[in-house]
Amino acid sequence: MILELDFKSSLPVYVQLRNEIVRGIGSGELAFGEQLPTVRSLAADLGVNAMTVSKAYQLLDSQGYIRTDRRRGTAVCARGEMPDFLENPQSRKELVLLAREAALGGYSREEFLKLCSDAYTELT
Amino acid sequence: MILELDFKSSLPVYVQLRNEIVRGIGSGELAFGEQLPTVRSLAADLGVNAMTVSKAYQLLDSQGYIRTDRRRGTAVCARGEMPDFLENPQSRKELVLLAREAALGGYSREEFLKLCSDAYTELT
Amino acid sequence: MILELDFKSSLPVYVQLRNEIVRGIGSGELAFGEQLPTVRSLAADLGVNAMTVSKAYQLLDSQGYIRTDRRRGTAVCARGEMPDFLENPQSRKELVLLAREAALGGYSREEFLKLCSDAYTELT
Amino acid sequence: MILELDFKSSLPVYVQLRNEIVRGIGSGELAFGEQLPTVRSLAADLGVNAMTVSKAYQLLDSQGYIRTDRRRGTAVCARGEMPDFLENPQSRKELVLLAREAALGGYSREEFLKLCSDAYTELT
DNA sequence: GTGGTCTAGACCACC
DNA sequence: GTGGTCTAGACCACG
Repeated sequence: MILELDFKSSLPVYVQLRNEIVRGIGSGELAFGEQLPTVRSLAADLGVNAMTVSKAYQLLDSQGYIRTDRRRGTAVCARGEMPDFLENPQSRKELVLLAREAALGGYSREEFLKLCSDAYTELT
Repeated sequence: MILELDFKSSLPVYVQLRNEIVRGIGSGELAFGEQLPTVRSLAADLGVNAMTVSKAYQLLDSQGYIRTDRRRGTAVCARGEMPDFLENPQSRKELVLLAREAALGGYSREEFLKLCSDAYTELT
Repeated sequence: MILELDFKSSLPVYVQLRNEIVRGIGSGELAFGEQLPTVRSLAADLGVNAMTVSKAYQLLDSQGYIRTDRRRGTAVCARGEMPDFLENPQSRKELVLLAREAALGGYSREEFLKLCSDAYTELT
Repeated sequence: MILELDFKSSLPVYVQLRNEIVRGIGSGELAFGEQLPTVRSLAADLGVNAMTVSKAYQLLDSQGYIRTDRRRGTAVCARGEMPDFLENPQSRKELVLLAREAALGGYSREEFLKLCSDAYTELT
């Protein structure tokens, strides 16, 4: 799968990498249970520091998206093991903030829900 | 209005402050056109440095949420002058990512849209 | 003549006022030798502090565009008494900087001179 | 390259620094894609605070002249990525004002265009 | 080692 | 009195 990183973004690279991998899992580009490349090989492919990839993996691991095994390396968790979206209040706060910005921008509830529905479907 | 800041968060304080103020405008706690406290008084209230508040104000100004008038100080913009939520692709990407996380967490489209609708109404 | 001021601009109001008056003289809306309104009346018209108008008048006076007489009030100088554009190095530096920005923006010398020529003619 | 700063000027130091760097890029003293010194080293060289240099860099970044890459630090953008000079109406207004001042100073259109041409070539 | 953030305190331009 | 600017110094996130 293709991972897009923007090195001039204010968002840390390891967070972008984490996001890209979650997107990949959600879109099916990364299958449940699929083996992920090693830290070093992915770092070499992306042209980033190995520590950056390592931090992204650790973040995904701590959130329950992937699992690291000493012997078998790193792999995407099974479908039933994915973390609950509302487990961390962070996500909810982000959603509320986005809804606020949309409402202030003149979007009605229906228009906003249309955007949300599109986002749910989107296979980008 | 009550502004909640988390000094242990990795999110910069001035960004949190910006978010809180946008939320306040959206929820009606801050009225359109309402005068905002001066940089120094708000800084004193929150127990942060004046420059931190100043950065938040400048950010909000650059995004079109508030306006600082040489004569009258800083005030919330009028309802019709609020920025368009989708003008920066950042928001859309965040929404897509949240939708992905929800889907992976087992939420159906309907359940996710329910959450979005609640967020729009602000049932936090 | 109509003086346009932008109170949310970063440019100080008294500088904007000075610029507007110079523009007025250049465009003929203010005739050479014409009497200017008093500080107080202009301040009232524009809705600004009298001190702001006073500073603008002082600036114009120091630069040689207008002349203040105790008895006759303030008036535009005669045509032959206007200050030399290159007398202060500030103007030249600004022009060079604008030329640089234009060149970097991809404008050829001819295109830039076209803009300069238009600016010279412009009766806005 | 030599950066000239006037600490007695009313123009903020970080704006002067921004202007000097744009001039440097325009004159070729700073090559397209060239690496810029770090915030701290430049601050030390100039005898100013690091935050002042940081603000200048951020300003240049927001205007599209330079780009700060998480991995490689700060560098001048490529030739084709320079911002369009006329995208902000500010520049045009400045040019019109300069033209007015020149006209009032007795410069004919031809004389003014000669000055503009010299400025384009940088015969400072 | 790099830039980003924050503080405390000071000065100044502007209104 | 207001915001904008600047300083010196500290800490932290990032790579």
